[in-house]
Amino acid sequence: MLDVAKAANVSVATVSAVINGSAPVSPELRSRIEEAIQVIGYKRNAIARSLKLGTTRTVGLMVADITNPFFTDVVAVIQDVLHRAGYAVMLCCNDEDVEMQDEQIELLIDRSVDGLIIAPAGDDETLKRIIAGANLPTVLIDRLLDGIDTDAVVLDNRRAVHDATLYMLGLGHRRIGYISGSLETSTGRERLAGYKAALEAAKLPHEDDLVRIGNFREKDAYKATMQLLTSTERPSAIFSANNLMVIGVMKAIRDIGLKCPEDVSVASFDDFPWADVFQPHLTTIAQPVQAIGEQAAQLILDRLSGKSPAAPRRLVLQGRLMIRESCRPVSLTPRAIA
Amino acid sequence: MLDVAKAANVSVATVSAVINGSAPVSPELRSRIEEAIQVIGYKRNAIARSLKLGTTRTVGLMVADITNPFFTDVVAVIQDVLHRAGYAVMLCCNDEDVEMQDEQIELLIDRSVDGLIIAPAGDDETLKRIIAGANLPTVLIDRLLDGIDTDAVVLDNRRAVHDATLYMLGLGHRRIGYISGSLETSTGRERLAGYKAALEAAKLPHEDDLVRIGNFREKDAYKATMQLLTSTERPSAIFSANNLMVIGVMKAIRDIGLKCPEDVSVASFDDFPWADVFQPHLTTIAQPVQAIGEQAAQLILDRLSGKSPAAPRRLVLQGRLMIRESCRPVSLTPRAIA
DNA sequence: CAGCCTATTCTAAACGTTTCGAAGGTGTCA
DNA sequence: TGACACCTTCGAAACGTTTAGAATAGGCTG
Repeated sequence: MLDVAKAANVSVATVSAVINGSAPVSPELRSRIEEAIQVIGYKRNAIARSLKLGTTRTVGLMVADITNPFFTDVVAVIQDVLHRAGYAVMLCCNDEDVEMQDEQIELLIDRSVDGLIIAPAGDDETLKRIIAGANLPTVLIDRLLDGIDTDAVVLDNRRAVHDATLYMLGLGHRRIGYISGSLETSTGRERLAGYKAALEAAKLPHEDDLVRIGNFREKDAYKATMQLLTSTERPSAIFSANNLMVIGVMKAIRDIGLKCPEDVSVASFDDFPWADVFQPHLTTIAQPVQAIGEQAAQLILDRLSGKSPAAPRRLVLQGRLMIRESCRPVSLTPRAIA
Repeated sequence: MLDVAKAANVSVATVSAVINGSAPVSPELRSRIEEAIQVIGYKRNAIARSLKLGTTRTVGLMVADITNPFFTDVVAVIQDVLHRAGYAVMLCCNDEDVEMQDEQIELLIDRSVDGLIIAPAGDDETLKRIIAGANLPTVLIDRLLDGIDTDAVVLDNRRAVHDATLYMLGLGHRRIGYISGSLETSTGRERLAGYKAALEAAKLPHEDDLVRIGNFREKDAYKATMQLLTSTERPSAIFSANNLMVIGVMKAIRDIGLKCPEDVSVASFDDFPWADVFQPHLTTIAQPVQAIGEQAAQLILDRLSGKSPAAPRRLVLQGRLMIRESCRPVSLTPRAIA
């Protein structure tokens, strides 16, 4: 910038004024400066600018698992919206690991991001302290954090699972296995609550051994399903609390020599683009990923531009039950013990 | 930092020395300073540091489509390795859009990233000019750029598709449809070349109307497959040049009332975690995503630490043909015209 | 023509670090 | 005791911007 100023024979203040349009500059100087910028090929240094302005036009985005297509879709739209608004996105993922999560958040804050969008891996005290301490515009997506009162966009998890469970119950299933996500997360807890509520509404006793923790990961879900299927009273249906886990569920069913839906009905949280072309066509709960991403981005943008009301805004979206072919009436499930 | 210096009654230079361990400091002052840091809760400002040092410890990562599980997997490991090395990752994706790609790269460079890892959407002149002009450590992944001579890690695409085609040929297929990716990308071109080479080796005439462009996207692949399947001489097998497109291929097969593999054999580039549990079990070419990510990250890390040789390093990995059940001998394909 | 107002331009401080070279203190040796 | 070296600490400049306020020039008014 100093070079430009010299070349155009003006002060840096004037150069800054034409670049930012922050002050009136005579046409003559303006064109001289613009030419000098062209000739020199000058690019304003964003770091220096950030230092002075105290803003980086960058938002930190942390999700638990970028390998999960649900998060991927959401990240893609957030990234898109934010870019259009001139913001860069700094991405972190932590493999559902709480320790790494703390590090990553620190790293983002250290880089002076202007805001944070987070899908937390777990309800960690350290994390909450860090977030509170950072005092940055923050929006939580997918998962809430007890005691952290910020903007957020989440799904009505309880209701979605409640409805799905009701659907399976309606098919006559009485022993429905439930592969749960980590109960450290609000989604893990809410989804399980939906399942239990539906059982209760149907006046079925809650049986602890029908619920197994799969931690939202394929491997753990595989093991959990194995246990479920080799137990004395095998369930006639299984619900998986997310997309990654349902792969593990299906693998376990296959490895144990059973078939879905003939022997076991299966339904899952999160939809797949290929769900109605590969068999069995999975019955799922589809999340409005586009809307989640857009609204999260908008929430942080509003907050950053000071347009938001002081009170945190909490958006709750509804899932959609996609009934396909992986669940059958229990009467058509010959080997079922239900 | 000034506050810390005052509190400990020393100069900022000394504070900086203990924080960075860049100069010897007496035990007494050191402990006094460390205490002051604790008390004040001081965090060094990375922006100011970057300004002085001319380095941000951030690398820009741009992939064509973060919704594509292949890229997702690679991004996840790159992110992981880089984080361990103390680098942050700034992520961009451009939906295979060349214009947006230019913008995004500019945005990354504008943020003063220390290096760039790119899977370019297309062989765009502007992009190449920008990259060359930025004069940053750069590593290309998955796709090369004509005339840009940097570190890179890619797959031996030609050979992988060549082998897969040979496999289908071995099953007796003579009319193999090919849904190609964008020929603006090196992968698009190389994969197609592998297909053609295999046909040639089998002394089969090359027929232009067996090759359709699907641009690596599901929708385009769907249309392309529709054309292929409604043509007068329907192919008995179809190869899809990536994972997203094979969904489109399968949807078209379904919508036209055919079955895979009974009526049409299908194989595809890129593997899926669910490929051997949902039907038909797809025959695919698996890429070593872990290795690609690790090596790309290592390449940029070496370059950033000046450990690399001056000459660019080009790593070529091999794909693996995962033979499953979506391809059958042509003799078992009753309705085939082949 | 002095005085004043406006429009434009400039000077200089500030953002929070790092680091070079200087300064001060202590110890050793002739 | 003076010269010298070494070790620790410090002052101040520099990185590249933005911006408040001062300065300058020109035009207008009384």
